[in-house]
Amino acid sequence: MPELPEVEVTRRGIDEPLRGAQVLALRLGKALRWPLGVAPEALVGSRLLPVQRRGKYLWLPVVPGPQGGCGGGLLLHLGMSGSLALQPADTLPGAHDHFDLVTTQGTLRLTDPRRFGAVVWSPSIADEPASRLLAALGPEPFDETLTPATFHAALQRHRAPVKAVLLSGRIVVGAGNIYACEALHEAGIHPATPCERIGPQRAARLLQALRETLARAIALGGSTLRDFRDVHGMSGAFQQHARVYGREGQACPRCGAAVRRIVQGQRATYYCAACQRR
DNA sequence: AGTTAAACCTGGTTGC
DNA sequence: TGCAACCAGGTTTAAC
Repeated sequence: MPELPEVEVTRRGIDEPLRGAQVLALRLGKALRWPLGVAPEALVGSRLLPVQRRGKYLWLPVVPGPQGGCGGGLLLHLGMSGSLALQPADTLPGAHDHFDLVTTQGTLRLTDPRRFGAVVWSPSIADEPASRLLAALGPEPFDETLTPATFHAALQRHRAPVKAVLLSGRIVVGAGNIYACEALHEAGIHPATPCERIGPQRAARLLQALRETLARAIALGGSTLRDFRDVHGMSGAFQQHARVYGREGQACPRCGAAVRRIVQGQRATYYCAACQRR
């Protein structure tokens, strides 16, 4: 599921309600991608600080509270099928609920059928294991120090297909399969174009297209193909506005040609062969 | 070093 | 109806 917009929608949904809450308990269900890395009891009494996002990760920092607990944070990833919800009451976990953070202001619950998601304790975002997981991430798409010029320079260092490099997050984080396809369509760039062959003009266009696509998706509450829900259980609406993703055979909204589906790096790519140029 | 395939896991959909 | 094959918002790991 969750690409940057879905993760950001989630962050915005949990930040306010949980701010200043004290941890009452941690509950673990079936194993996620990695072990938690801390004894759940160690966090009891800790207070939550504002929730941050880095790429598709959420960082929930905590500090020791009056009744104890420790300082550090939880690094969360929603994987392919994860979503977070705030449980008002103490409801029982379902079959796909694998992590509960019980607090004085409600229970934060991770639901993740496929269990590609992760919840990992780290003493800080700059220490292991968080630092290792975040080490290879490129800049945030809305970071002002990411300019058309630096973006173009980064593209020049790769010859792999631009779609694959966008997905890798090494040049800019946040785009997954949906938004990589959509941004490339918006920019008029063929997904198989080698990065090194993208000139400064088109690089600038791609960066702008990516930013606009992600911003629009956030405003629409993200995309829900199947699993994604915001913290109130609501679906996203972006998928209804997608121009190429999941629309094989349909008319390209810009030029009317049929949208094509190919496979790149084991992932489906949707694009318009008429108005996206190599 | 950069690029690509395999692996992780579950469930819904498609096709025979 | 049943069952196998295929598909899905991601990322790490190992292998060219």
